[in-house]
Amino acid sequence: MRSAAFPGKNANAADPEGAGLRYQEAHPMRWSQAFIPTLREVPAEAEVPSHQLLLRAGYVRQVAAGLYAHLFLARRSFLKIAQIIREEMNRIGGQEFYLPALNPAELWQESGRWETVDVMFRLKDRNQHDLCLGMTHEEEMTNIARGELRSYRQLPQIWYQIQEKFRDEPRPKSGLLRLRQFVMKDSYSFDLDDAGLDVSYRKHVEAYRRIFDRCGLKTLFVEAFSGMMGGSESSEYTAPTDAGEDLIATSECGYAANLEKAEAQAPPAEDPAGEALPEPFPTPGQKSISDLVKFTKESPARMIKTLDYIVESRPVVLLLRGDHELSETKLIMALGTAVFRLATPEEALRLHGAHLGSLGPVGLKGARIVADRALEGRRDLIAGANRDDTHLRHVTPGRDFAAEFRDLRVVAEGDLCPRCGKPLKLTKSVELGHLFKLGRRYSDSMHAMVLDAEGNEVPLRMGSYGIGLERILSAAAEQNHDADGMFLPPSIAPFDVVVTAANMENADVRAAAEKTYEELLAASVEVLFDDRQERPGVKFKDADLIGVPYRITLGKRKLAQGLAEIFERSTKQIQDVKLDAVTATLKARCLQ
RNA sequence: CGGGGCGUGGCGCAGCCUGGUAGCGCGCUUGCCUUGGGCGCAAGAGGUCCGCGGUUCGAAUCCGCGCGCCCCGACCA
Repeated sequence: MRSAAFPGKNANAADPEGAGLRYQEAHPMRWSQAFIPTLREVPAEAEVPSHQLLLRAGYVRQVAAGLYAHLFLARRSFLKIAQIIREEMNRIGGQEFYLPALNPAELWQESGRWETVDVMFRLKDRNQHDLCLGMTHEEEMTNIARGELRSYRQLPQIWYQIQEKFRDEPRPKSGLLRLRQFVMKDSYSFDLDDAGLDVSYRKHVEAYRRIFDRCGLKTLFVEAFSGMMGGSESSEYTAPTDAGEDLIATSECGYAANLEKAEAQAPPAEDPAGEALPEPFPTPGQKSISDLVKFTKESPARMIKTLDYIVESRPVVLLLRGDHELSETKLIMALGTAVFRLATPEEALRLHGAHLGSLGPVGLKGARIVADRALEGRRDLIAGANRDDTHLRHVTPGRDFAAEFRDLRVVAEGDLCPRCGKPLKLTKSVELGHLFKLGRRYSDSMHAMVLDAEGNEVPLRMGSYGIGLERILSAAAEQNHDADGMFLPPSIAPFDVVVTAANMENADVRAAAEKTYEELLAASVEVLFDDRQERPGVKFKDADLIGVPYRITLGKRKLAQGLAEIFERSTKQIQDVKLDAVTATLKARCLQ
């Protein structure tokens, strides 16, 4: 694959799983001339390790919130990441495109997303024409498909691009983890039917597995929420790291789901026996669940939390167990709409006849009541009485009020796995790639049809699949660093090796370093030669920082014995090698 | 959008409360010295103190209005 894309000296390297891009010709690079602006101190704005390291190692510089310049080292890594992705997309039959980032509003108006998506950058041209900067390209790809795809004979198709995406994020953050402009590999599959879509989807699942493995990342494959993309099924690859914003629920049996999607049973709560009827009791000033817990000495699992929402301008009352939290993502699924908001205190007062803190479902009129499943079958609970400073005890759902039971709550650590019943663990994680079965979502709204074998006009079945390149680099830095810096996986590191001359003033050391450098270059090893007039300590610190997997050190003492040192950054193991065996040894390791 | 923090040389910070010549460490330049883990000595260069307006004889410092960046929350293909 490498040889096809980059014919050259490496063409016959026996490396079908290759490390991605290799430069066709030797790329001489002396550190004294390279722009690698390393920083000794951590810039104050950087919080998460990957952000600190990418700044300190001279990979990137910030331009504005969520906008970063990729400097020399970052660019090299991104080219390698892109090439790995390219090879794996091509392997599953993908065809690389390149669409404009700037797009007309019309297509988005047609799909209906012009109104519903709020993180899109919009602008007008000199003729007051509405345009947007692409945050994804379903509309544009569908537009090409509907114009050109006519027959089932042309299917399936997988089209992809590696291209800039723009999002007017409410809060860019964490360095390269949440950006306003970023590079995405986005692909789109077009099939005749759902079975075909399944195949395209599974191909992507497999391609993504290979991509992230080759990039040296530890990932989880999880069930996900499809959100505003629409569609029926979605999953994602995420990289566990503390810098991640997503929480992933995992269990021993292999179940793994994004918290937005995760389902679970709450550990059972014990309710008293008996058929006591609701009975008001005074709770002066007790407004929150935690107030009530202290006041009644009952467990929060025995309370009903009442939340008022306005859903498409109608009131809906949501009920949750006292110790549970509402998932607005699940609420979207339960209600079938994302048009809702929390009711104002005034609206709640009007509906319940009581102020916030004493709201409850019993005797309530004029609102739909949706309760979380964890309340189903419970009895003798505590709820607001719809009278100020008063609650009810002995409230039993079903008997004392009617409700629809839906999954509404955020799963918590220790909840029971829906598959195996064992407790779930929660892990922070970075979303790297997302896969969506879109089905007819765009082909219906944009009328993308083909003829099937019987001559019937049928809508294309689509999938869309994204990978964030910056997140791959960031996650790699998050997962592979120590106090001294990064040790990036060799496949995505900007260089294979740094050659460090401990002392450039020493003629023998200098000559040996120059010779080693030339040899490695000739052998197509990607080598950065640290020829700077610096003290050895400075060079070692810098080499440790920038994430290059190996360092070859030439120093006068070992050189006198004809030896060089190979230092492996990730393990800090040092191996002494005869000077004339350096290239062969390294080549066996780096280009394996 | 709500809450909090911060803006002073390339980086990290002090100075602000109590107004009066803008400072420290690192980095940078030059020379000497040193050469296996950010060495030492000496001499230098480098700042619209985020911006605008106000108060004042005088503003980095006090007041007002903006802007930017970071963090928490909300939100998020």
